[in-house]
Amino acid sequence: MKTKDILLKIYQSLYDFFGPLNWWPGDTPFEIMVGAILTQNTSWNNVEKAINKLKKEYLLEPRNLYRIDQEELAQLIKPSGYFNVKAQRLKNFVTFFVEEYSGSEKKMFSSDGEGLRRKLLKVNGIGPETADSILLYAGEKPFFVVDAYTKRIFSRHRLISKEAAYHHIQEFFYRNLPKEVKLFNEFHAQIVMLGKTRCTSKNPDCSKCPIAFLNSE
DNA sequence: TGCCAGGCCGGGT
DNA sequence: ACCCGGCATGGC
Repeated sequence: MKTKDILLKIYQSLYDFFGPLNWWPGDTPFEIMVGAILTQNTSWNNVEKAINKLKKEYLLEPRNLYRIDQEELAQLIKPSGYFNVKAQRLKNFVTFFVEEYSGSEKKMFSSDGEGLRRKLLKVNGIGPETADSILLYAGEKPFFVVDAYTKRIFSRHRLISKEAAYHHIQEFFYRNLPKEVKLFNEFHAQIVMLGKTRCTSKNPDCSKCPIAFLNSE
């Protein structure tokens, strides 16, 4: 079986098992971008608490987040962990967003994706995964998001090497999948769902795993 | 009760 | 170009 067919089969199996996930959880592109920063190495459950606090204070509006004092912001996002670091990172991002694009998603995402990606990576606190999450889920641009689950699951099944860098893993998906926003969106969401719910110490029963067919190849 | 979660940076080799 | 320590809360 060819790698491309295996990947599509994995995707299809996950989709059949979990159903459509319709990511990213968030009402607006700006909320998605804030969430992408807050969820760095942190469970979504904790991030939601922080997001809800921000929402209550009307801080999911770029201008308001731009204005608020960083110390005050840090206190509000405490539940998401690394609150001092993340307050700084949110400030870095919102400053970029307001000063370069007047806080307009339309302006930001109207430019070409590759150029925008390079600019995002220059913002201190935005790395490859956060940048790609912003591009894909807030901007609907065809960038594949690689996370810890992706690396773990695909290296365990020997589709990529265990020590492959972010860029290499991403290239693996670009090489073997059509560059479609819908597919990239749903595929990554499905991978996260699989990683969260299957093949963990809490749920070691791999016989019911939707991609168990990989074990016999 | 410790371990881990949808990373990233800065300093050191 | 990699490698590592630091950052911090909440859930199990």
